[in-house]
Amino acid sequence: MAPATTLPPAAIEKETREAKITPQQQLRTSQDLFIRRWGEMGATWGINRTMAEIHALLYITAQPLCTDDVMERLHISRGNASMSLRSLCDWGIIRRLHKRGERREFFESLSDVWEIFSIIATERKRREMDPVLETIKQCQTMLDASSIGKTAAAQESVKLTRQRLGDMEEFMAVTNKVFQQFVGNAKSGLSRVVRVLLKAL
Amino acid sequence: MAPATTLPPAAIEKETREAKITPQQQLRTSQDLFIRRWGEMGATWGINRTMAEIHALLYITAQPLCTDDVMERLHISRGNASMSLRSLCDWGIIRRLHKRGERREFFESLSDVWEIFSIIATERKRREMDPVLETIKQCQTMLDASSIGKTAAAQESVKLTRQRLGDMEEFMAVTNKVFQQFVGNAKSGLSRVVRVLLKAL
DNA sequence: CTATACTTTCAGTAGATACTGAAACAGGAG
DNA sequence: CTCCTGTTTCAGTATCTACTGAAAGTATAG
Repeated sequence: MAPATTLPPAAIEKETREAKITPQQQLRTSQDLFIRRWGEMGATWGINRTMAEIHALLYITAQPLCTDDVMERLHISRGNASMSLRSLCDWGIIRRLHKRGERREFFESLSDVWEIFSIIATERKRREMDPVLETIKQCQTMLDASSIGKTAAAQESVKLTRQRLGDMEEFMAVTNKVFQQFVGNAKSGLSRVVRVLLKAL
Repeated sequence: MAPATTLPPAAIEKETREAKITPQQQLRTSQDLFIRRWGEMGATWGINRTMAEIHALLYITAQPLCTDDVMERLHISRGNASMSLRSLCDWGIIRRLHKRGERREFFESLSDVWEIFSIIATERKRREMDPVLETIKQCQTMLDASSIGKTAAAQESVKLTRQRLGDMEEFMAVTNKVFQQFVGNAKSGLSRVVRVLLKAL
């Protein structure tokens, strides 16, 4: 068990400098550091820590690993590894891989960061932004003069709420549009949007 | 207590159509629907549901409310309301407000959606992206030839990891830059970036 | 000063989420 | 068929997060 997974970054660096460690260990320490931070970030973004760590591991090693490799490296149970790997495959940011003459299944991360980001962002938009936009429209319908009555529609409180709903709708619509462009053509390398931006600004 | 807060959207709509309800109730139902969805979205984005709901309430009513208003409307305890309101003030997306001749404190949401978004995004970037970028640089340092040795640095596994670190760093650096432009001048209305994009695409 | 009106804090608890480990399952080899 | 290797499922449990409610704190009025 690598102490790296429990020590703060500063301590790891210190250890690396002072102790006599093999290059192999140093590579591993570097990878562990990345994995841990990535996991922490995932946790605050609604992706669970372990899943984020598994993905980080597959990404950073850039080599196909089997379930046991993952279990051992991250100190998690078989059940957890199995479920999380499946879930990552469902998202589409890692892939199953059969090796010739091997019965075990291996897993590898997509290599293109832009593609990974694009997949995650698209899925989140679909699951979280779209329903909100739909709800806003529903709210607006409920406050239409035809629904709530002419007199009521003229009330200050109703007008204020309608204004806010409208502002939010506009914001989300524009965001969606930008976003669509941002990820729509993000396969392999910088997207068109980013290129436009970097030139224009 | 409004049943609206526990029924699914479809049921609310149905109820609205069929029952005889006052415009005041209908306004409230519409607001509750928005508040609930907003809370759900917040939950999957690492902001807790209640905080998101409080903000949604202040935003959608577009009127200053006091602690008791919030407690009553969202059915939460005084303690919870107090802590969450403070936290929202700390974020800067709602403001304390003293009314003449009132001892109670009132709260109101910022009205500009772009500004709200900009504040949230900037804070999250600072707390979550920046540390990752720093970690990546630290990881790279550990794999420099000067640190790990010339022979080791030439190893395939080390080269692969360095490549991945580099790709990720580039991605995050570009994202940061775009982001900076996106929120840097987002005060009041569409930012320059969005205007550039909408024109260019 | 005390009384009143309101706010904040925090220990304890409820509820949600993630994880384990063992049992069931799948399928290829003999 | 059975044995073996590897995978998935899921009930039970550990862990973490959010929430309550009551007590302590703060400030203004009288």
